[in-house]
Amino acid sequence: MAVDVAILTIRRGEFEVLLIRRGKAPFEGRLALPGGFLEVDETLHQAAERELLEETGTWAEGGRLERVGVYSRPERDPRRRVVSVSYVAMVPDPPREKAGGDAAATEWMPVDKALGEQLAFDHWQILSDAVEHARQQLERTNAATAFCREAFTVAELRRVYEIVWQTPLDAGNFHRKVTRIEAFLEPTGETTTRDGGRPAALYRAGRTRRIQLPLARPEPVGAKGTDA
Amino acid sequence: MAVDVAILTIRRGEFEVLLIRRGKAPFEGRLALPGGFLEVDETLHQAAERELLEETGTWAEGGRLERVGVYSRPERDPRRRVVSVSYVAMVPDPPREKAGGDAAATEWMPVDKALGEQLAFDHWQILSDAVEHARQQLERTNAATAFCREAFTVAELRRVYEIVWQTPLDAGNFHRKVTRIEAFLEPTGETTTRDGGRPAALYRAGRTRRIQLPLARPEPVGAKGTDA
DNA sequence: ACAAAAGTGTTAGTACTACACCCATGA
DNA sequence: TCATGGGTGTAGTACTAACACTTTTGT
Repeated sequence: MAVDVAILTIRRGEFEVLLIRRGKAPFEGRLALPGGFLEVDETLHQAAERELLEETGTWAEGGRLERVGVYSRPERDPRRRVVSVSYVAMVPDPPREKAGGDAAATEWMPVDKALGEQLAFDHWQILSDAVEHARQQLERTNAATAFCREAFTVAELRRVYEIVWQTPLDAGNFHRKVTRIEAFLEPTGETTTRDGGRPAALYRAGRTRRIQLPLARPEPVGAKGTDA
Repeated sequence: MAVDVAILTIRRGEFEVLLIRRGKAPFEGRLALPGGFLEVDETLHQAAERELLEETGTWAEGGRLERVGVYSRPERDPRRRVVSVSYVAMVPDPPREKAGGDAAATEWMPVDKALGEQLAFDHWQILSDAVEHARQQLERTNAATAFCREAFTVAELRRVYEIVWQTPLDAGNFHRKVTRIEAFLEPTGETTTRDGGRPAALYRAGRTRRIQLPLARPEPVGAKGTDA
C-alpha cells in the first residue's frame, strides 16, 4: 500500500512536475514521482500530504491535493506486490529549490518533457493520468487558483489555463466569464501593475469550488486509463 | 486490500442496489455491500469483476464497472487495518433473483431506502459516493445505456435519467438532444411498441462514451466525500 | 505620445426551454 | 375513435465567440 504524488506547478511560464532521480534499484538512475508507503495510523490522503511536505517544504497549505487513480497490476513493482494510490498536488510556484529528505536529487521538469522520459515503475501512466486529471479539473472547479499566489489578477489566472491547456484564450471573454461566476473570485480591493499596462484588480479564490459553466477546452485531450 | 462493489440497477421503475445481510461478526445482521479481498494475481478491477460475477451471475458483461473511491481510515474495520477500493457497477435489470456464493441473503433495495439503513462498516459513505458518481456519469458519459437492455428506445433511456436523477425531463427535448450527439446512439432499424403508443425506434449504445453537451441536471445533489 | 495590458460593448450564431402540435399504433 | 406514447416545429431566451473599442498605467 503506497502513495505516489504528482506535484504540479507553473514555473517560468511552463507546466512542470517534480521528479526524483532514483539512487537505488530497482530503476536506479531513472526518474520517478515522489512516493512512499502508507503508515499504520494514517489515511492515504495524510500519507500524500506527508510526501508533499517532505518534498516541497512547508508551503503545501496553499495548494490542492486530490486523489487520482489506483494502480494494482501485480507486476508493477518488480520487488513485490504493491498497490499504489496516486495523488495530484496543484501548488503555486515554490519559492526555491529545496531538496527533500529521502531523495538525493529532485528536479522540476515540464510535464511534456517528463512524459517523454523513461520513468520508473508505471509512473508514466500515473503522471499521464494526473496531468489529464488536472486539465479536467480546470474546466469544472477552481483548481486553477491553486497554481496562483494568494492574490492574483484575472490575467494571471488566464495564463494558468493557457499554459495547462496549451491553448490561447480570449482575454476579454475569459475576464467576463470568470468574474461573472458567483463567489468564484473575491476582490481584494487592491490593484497591481506587476504585469505592466493598466492596473489590474487583485482577487483571492472565493468560496465556489465547483463551477457549472465550463470554461470549455477547445478539444479534449486523450482519454483516461488506469488499470485494465 | 479489499474491494467493495455497489451494484446498481433499475428495477420496477426504481433505482436499486444489491445488499448482503451479514451472517457473522463484525456487524452481524447488518446490511453491507458485496466485497472481498484482493487476490495476489489480480488487479483491483478484476477483483471487482469477480465480486460482480459471484453476486449476480453471468450477465455482468452488459454492464459497466468503474472505480469510485478509496477508503483508508485506520479504524474503518474493527478487526484490522483494511484499505478498500470501491467500484460501482451499472447493470441492466438482472433476469432473476440469484443468491450468490458466500453470502446467505442478498436483496435488492431502493438506494434511498438503503441510505436510510444502518449499513456495516463505512458502507453508507461508500454507497453514497457510488450513487453520486453514477448520477454524475449520466451527465457526462453514456453510462445510462448500461442500465438498459441491449436494444432500447429513447424513452426507455430517458426513464433511466428520470429515475436516477429523480426529476422529470421534457420528452421532446431529450429525444432531440440525445439523438443529435454523434455516434451516441446507433439505430438498429427495428421498432417496438412494447411501451404502448406509436412505435418507437430501437437503438444500441454507440461508440461515443464521453459526451460534452451535458444533459444538465436541474440541481446538483450533495457533494462527494471520501477520506479526510 | 506611445506601447501595453485591463476591461467593456457589440453582433451574429448557436443551443436550450417550454410547449404546441402532428404521427402511428393498440384497444 | 380514442387513448397513449413517439417524435418534430417554433418562439423566446441565454450564453458564447470574435473582435472592436475604451481605459489606465509606465516609459
